[in-house]
This record gives sequence, C-alpha cells and structure tokens, in this order.
Amino acid sequence: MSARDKILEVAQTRFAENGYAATSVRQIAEAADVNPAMIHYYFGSKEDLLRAALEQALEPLTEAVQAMQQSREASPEAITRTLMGLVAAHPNLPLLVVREVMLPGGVMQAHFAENLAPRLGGALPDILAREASTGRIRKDLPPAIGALALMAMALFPFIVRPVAEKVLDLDLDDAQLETFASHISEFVRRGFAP
Amino acid sequence: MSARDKILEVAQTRFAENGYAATSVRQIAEAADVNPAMIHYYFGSKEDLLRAALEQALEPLTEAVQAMQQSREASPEAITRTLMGLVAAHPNLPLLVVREVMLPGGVMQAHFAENLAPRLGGALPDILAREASTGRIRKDLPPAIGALALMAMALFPFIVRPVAEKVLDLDLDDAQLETFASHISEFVRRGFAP
DNA sequence: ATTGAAATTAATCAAACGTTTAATTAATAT
DNA sequence: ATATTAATTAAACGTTTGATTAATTTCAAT
Repeated sequence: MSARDKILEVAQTRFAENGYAATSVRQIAEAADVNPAMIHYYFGSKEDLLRAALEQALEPLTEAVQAMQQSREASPEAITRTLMGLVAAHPNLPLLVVREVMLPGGVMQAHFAENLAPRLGGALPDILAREASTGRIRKDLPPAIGALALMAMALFPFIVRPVAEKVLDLDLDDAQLETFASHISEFVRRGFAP
Repeated sequence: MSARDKILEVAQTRFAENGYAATSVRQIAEAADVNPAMIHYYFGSKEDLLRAALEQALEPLTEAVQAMQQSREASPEAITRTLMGLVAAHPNLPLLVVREVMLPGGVMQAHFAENLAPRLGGALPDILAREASTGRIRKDLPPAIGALALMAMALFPFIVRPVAEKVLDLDLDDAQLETFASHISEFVRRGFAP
C-alpha cells in the first residue's frame, strides 16, 4: 500500500472519529507512519486532504443516488437498503459526512451546499413524483412533508442508527436492520397515505 | 448580564456552531467582550467551560425526560412534542449535544456514557412497556426494534430536522412540524402494529 | 477613608499547530 | 553511466493554542 493511500485511509478514520479540527496533521502522519511533509506533498494542505478523503468516501454514495434516480427504480425500500449497504461497506462514511459536510461549522459545508445538496436534494422530488404517479402516496400532501419524510428515512443509517445504538447500548444484527428498514419504508408510505 | 453568564452564552453558541475543537478560548472571550483569562477564572479550563455549557443546555431535556417517565403520560406524540418544544426554546441544544456528546470523539462522551445515556435509554423500555400494556403495540415485537423506532422518532427534532432542512433547503413552519410530528408518532405505532 | 476580597487586565509561557524549506535517497528515463 | 524526476526526510518557520502569572482596578464592608 502506497504512502498516499495510507495517508488517505488514516485521514478518513481519524477525521470521522475525532473531527477535522481535533485531528492534527502530525497525528495522521504518525498513524500512517509517514513524514508530516508527505501530506502536503501529496495533498497540498490539511483541508485538501479532507476534501480528498471525503471525495473518496462519498463516491459510492453519489453514484448510488444517481443510479437510483436514473434507473427509475427508486422506492423507499430501495433507498433504505442501498444506504444501509453503503454504510456497512464503509463504516466511516456516516460520521465523516455528518461532521464535516452536514453540520454547520463543518469544513466542507460550502462545497456541500454547492455540489452535493442540490444533487441529493434534487433526487427526492423525482422519487416523490414517481411514487405519486403510481398512486402509492397521496397527491395532496405538501411536497415539503413528503421530502422531509423521505429524507428522515434516508438519514437513518447515517445518523440515527449509530446514535441510537450508543444510547440504547444495542448492537444490531443484519436481520434486525432488515426489519427496521422495512418499518422505515412503511413509515414513509404511511406518512403519505395514513 | 454578568461576565460569567455572557461567557456561558457565547460558549454555548460557538461550541454548537463550530464544535469544541474548532472554537478557541480567545474567540469566545472576544465575542463575550471579556478578557481571555476570565474564562479560566470562572470555569477553570476550556473543557470545564464546555461541561458547564452542556449542563445548562441539557437541564431542560433531562428534566423533561424524567418528568415524562414518572408522570406515566409518555406517548410517542408527547415525546415528539416535548422534544420539539425544547429545541424551539433552545436552538443551540441539538447541535451541541450531537457534536460533543453523542458523536464519538466528542469531549463529553465519557460523561454521556456514564450519566446521560443510562437515564435517557432507561426511560425507553418503560414507555414501550406502557404502550404494550395498553395494547397499542404488538407484544411480540423484539424490544430492540421498538426501542430503536422510538429512538429514531425522538432523534428527529435533534438531528434529522436540521440536516434535512439544509439538504432540502426547507424552512419548516409550525404547522408543517405538527404534521410531521404526527406522522412520526404514527410511524412508531405502525412499526409496532403494521 | 481604609481595607480586603473579588473582578479584570496585560503580558507571558511552553506546547502544539499547519506549513515550508533544503537536502537526500529512490526510481526512472536517456 | 548519466541525467531527471519522484519520493522522502529532518529541521525549522511563524502562528495559534490553552493556560498562568503578576499587577491593577472595582467595590462593598468596615
């Protein structure tokens, strides 16, 4: 494994676990067993390192979102399952995204608002419209509510689950996650057609 | 307003908006119009300042949770409404809690695991049991799933809403929040009795 | 008016920060 | 074998960090 890759890998975990500000370049360098200067050699700056780490981490997510949006197969169930799979494959992803992309004060907030939010947010109306056209949701429901419900569902594997596991001291297995995924999907549908 | 109170107020917003690590003692002092040494004079250390800020911010929350647990009036609707009211009254609360208490790497994580998590998490089984005894939820549902669903609902006003508002570029009014609160409560019930 | 504690200030500390530099080794191309 | 580029290192840069110190002001109680 190259020095560059090792830096990127360490940065991803550290930034996700401790946050950008609380993680020093020297810490990353030491954990990756490289000279601190290598980070600037390869990435230019600490912020660019985070950008690179996020880009790599978010790639499968944006790919999945676009694929779902275009394939016209997006349903609450499909979204939930896709997101859960992504998180299972990349355990660092949720924390990294929540910390530095979604929460205010995050380093990548501007980048998020300009590039990612429109793409993610833009996909939701399409999904809603498709659900409405098949008669699965009420047509008179305010779009904001529908989008919010869908969003709440999509956020579950990213935020709610890790936090809830911590508070409840749970360690959910795959079967339980499957059960809950179906519950969440049902929620979205019910929210639309009570 | 005393210097101490001003420091505490500024610290609450800054820590919530930018995170603990990214907020310097000097920044807080300047924003509070106070000499940096005053922070150590009143609070001892930066970490103790965060502890004080969190304690003050969390007071209404823990009070509300305990009150609900003891009054035996806790229902999904009541929980959602209470939490939403708390957040409306203290807009900094969610971010502060999420950043430094719930997410790993947060400064107060140990304090959270030892003191707050048991109290919050401990209340959920009681609420579940009460719902089961009145026949409003299925008795054969795995407790973990029920608690998780309830937790997901409780987390909405804290995490999902601000993030979703950002992604969807929404600015939800009270009526919409009411609507969504009822949808969430319905979700918990439906999740139990589909 | 004096005293003494509390509040506040300016100045300073060592440590850690992100970053840069210059020099050196390793690898590749000519 | 030589020249060129890439990778890596150790050391130092100036700045900012949280924290401390000593001196000063504030102000109520005597």
